Amino acid sequence: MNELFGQRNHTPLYVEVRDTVLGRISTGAWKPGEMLPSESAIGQELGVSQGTVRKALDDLAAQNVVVRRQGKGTFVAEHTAERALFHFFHIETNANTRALPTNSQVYSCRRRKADKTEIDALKLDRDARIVEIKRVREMAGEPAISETVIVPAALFADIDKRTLNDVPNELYQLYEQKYGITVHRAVERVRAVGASDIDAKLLGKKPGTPLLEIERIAETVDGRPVELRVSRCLTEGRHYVSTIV
Amino acid sequence: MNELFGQRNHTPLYVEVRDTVLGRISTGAWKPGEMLPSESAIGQELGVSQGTVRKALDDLAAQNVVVRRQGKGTFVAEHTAERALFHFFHIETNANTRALPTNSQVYSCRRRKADKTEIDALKLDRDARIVEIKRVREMAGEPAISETVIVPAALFADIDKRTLNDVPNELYQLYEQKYGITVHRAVERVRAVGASDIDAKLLGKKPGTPLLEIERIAETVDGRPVELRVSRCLTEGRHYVSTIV
DNA sequence: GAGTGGTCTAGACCACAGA
DNA sequence: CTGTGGTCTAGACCACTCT
Repeated sequence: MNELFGQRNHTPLYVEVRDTVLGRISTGAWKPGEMLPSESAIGQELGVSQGTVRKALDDLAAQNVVVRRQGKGTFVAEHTAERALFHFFHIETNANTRALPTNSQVYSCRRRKADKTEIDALKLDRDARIVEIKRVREMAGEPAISETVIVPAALFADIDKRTLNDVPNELYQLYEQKYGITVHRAVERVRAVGASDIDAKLLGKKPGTPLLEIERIAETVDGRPVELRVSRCLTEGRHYVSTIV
Repeated sequence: MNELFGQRNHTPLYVEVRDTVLGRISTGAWKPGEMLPSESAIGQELGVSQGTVRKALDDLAAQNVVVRRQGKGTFVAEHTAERALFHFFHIETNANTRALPTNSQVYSCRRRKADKTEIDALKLDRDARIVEIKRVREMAGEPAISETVIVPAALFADIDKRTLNDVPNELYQLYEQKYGITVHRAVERVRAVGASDIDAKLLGKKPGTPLLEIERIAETVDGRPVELRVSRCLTEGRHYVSTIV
C-alpha cells in the first residue's frame, strides 16, 4: 500500500500503475512516439517499487500500447506506415507475401446524419453527424477494394477530399497526426457477398462477383469506437489472414 | 548460472526453463489436463529460483500452453468442447452472438496419396499418405458449411467414418484424446468464392452463390502442422470475426 | 491449516544505446 | 561513462482452494 492509491482495496498495485499510465496516454499527456519516464522515475513518483512499474509496463507492452527498447527507454506506440500496414492490413497474396495497397482514389467525402447502424457501431448520440468517405484502393495496379469509411464528424473537424488525397493510403497516420486519435484495436467481421452494380463498376467486374466484405470497427486505446469501415475486396489471387493462438 | 543449463551462454534462464517445460508437454511427459509440479518444485529440480520459473510459466500461460489457477496449480491446457468452439470457431451471427455448429454429417472418409498443396501445407514427404474427410456442418438447423479436412495418415492410424460420426463436431477433442495430438495454433486464410456445383448441392443453394472459404492450417504446440481444413460457409446472417489488438 | 499461485519489495548484476 | 531496460534472486505477505 502507498500514499497515492489510498486505502484498502483489492486492486493490485500494478493495475493501478498501469491504469494511471494508460490514462496519461489516452488523455494525450504522453503522446505517441514520446519516451516515458524511466521505470524507477515512475516508481518514485507513484510511490511503488521499480519492479511493480515494470510489471505494469510489461502489460502495456503486451497490448501494444507502449514499445520497450533496451538501453533506450519505453515509448508510447505510434502509427508508422509500417505498423498501420502490417498490423491492420490483413490481406496477402496467395504466395503468402504481404499484399500492399498501392494507390487510393477518394471519389466522395460528405457529411450527413448518422444512420442507425452507424450510431450503434460508433456509440453516437441520436442526432450525431458523421463523415462518409468512399474510395477505391488498388493492389498490384488493379482496383481491388471498394471501401466506405465512416468517422464521427465531431472528432474530424476539417477532413475533406483534398486532405485525404494528399495522404492517400494510411488513414491511421492521418488520424493520429492531424486529429490526435490513435487507433489501437479493431474488430473485423468478414462475409462473402455478391458485388453490387456500383461495386462491380468500381472494380471492373460483373455484378454478383463474389467479394470479401470486411466490416471493421476501430477503437482508441481507451475503448472509444472511432471508425466504421466497410471494405469489399476482390480475392482472386489474394486472401485475408488471421492467426489463432 | 546453474548446474543444469551449463556454461556461458546468452540465453536467459527463464527461456531455458520455458523450453524445458514446453518440451515435456510436447513429448507428452506432461499431458493435457494434468497439473504441473509447483513453481518451487520446478525451480528446485532445475536449480533456478521460483521467480524465474514463474516468468517461464507466465510466458506459457500467455500462449495458452498452460492454464494457471490460483490456489490450485498450473495445468497443461486441454481441448474442452468450450475451448475448441470459442477459441477456434470464429463464426458468429450478425447479432454478434456466437453461432454454434449443431450437427455434422461425414459423407466421405478416404485415404490417398497427398497432392502437392497438401505436401506443402502439412510439410509431408513426397509419397506421404493422408486421410481426407468431407462433411457438412449445420448451423441453426440448416446446412451451412461444406468442409474438407486433411490429416496425415501416419498420425491418425485408425480414423474412419464411424469414429468421426460418433464424435460429431469437435474434431480437436478427438485428436487429443484418441491420437495424443493437441492443436495449439492455427492460421486461417479467407477468401470469397462462388459455390461449385457440389457445394451448391450440399448447401441447398445455387451454384455461384458467394461463399466464405476458410483455409486453415493447424499446428501442435511444437509447430508441426497436423491438419489442413477448407471450409466453405454460407454467410447469410452470419460472419467470421477477427480481432486485431 | 497446508499448499498453490499472485503481488510486492529491494538489491545485484547484465546488455545495450548513446554521448 | 551513464542511463535505460532485462534478468535473477530471496524473502515476505496475500488470496484462493481444498481437506
